[in-house]
Amino acid sequence: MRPLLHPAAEDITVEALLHALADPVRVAICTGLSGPGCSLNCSSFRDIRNEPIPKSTLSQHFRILREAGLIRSERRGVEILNSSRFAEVEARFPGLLAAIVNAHRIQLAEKEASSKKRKRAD
Amino acid sequence: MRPLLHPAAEDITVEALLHALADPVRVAICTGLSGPGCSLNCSSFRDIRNEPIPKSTLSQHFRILREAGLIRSERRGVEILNSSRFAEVEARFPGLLAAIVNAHRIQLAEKEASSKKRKRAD
DNA sequence: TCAATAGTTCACAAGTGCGGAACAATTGAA
DNA sequence: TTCAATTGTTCCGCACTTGTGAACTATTGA
Repeated sequence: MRPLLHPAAEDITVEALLHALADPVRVAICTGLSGPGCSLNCSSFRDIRNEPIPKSTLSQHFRILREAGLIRSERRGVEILNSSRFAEVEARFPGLLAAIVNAHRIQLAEKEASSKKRKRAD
Repeated sequence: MRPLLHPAAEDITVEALLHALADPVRVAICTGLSGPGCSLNCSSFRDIRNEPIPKSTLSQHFRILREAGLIRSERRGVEILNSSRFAEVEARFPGLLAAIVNAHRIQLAEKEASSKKRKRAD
């Protein structure tokens, strides 16, 4: 089993960040890790969607976030604790994460509003 | 030949935007179209990289930008004029485009600075 | 009608992503 | 020590995407 790879802060690229954050599951993981000092294991996010996410898929999502430089993953006994590297990313690319997370938040709010409206119409 | 598809402003998704902007060529196209009232045909961007981009590839890039809602493409005689829809995107997702374009700008500046440093070392 | 020009579409090879099955690492209990 | 339980990773097959040359379409002007 190869060791967990983390890019240095200066090797983080915009392409990798955007690719990582173009997926709603991964954005949800990031917002879940955005609390101060927040550290969660992978399987905490198994039910972040309506359907449970297979653990191999979840593992890939975490790898992509990790190698993009968005999270740091450390073994703690039998599990792996994940924490955000948002401060480092913010230092390099100011405003980027906030804008993306905010955009996803807006989209989610609109989706919920429209589904509520649909319900009223029924 | 199917007509050029443009999503309505309210159907623009963050996923499609980030996916579109995760590619350096497409970001370069967007910055090239960012001038006020700017309207350019596709082949203007053939040499935006060091190597010329094949026109079929360029066509795909424009399709992805178009269907993400980032640009509007209209036939004008034999060519297709592309203009930005940044204002619409900005209205829906404030600060998103600016942050992304700015991040790419920062990364480019760093890359140029480090190549200059490498040159000095030779 | 024909040639020139600008893009699109098609087809194929190479790459990427999802998800089930098997594997690996760690812990705690017998 | 050994074994089972738990947590993730890796492997692999399949579907989907991407880049590119070749063929095609649309438009204009001669």
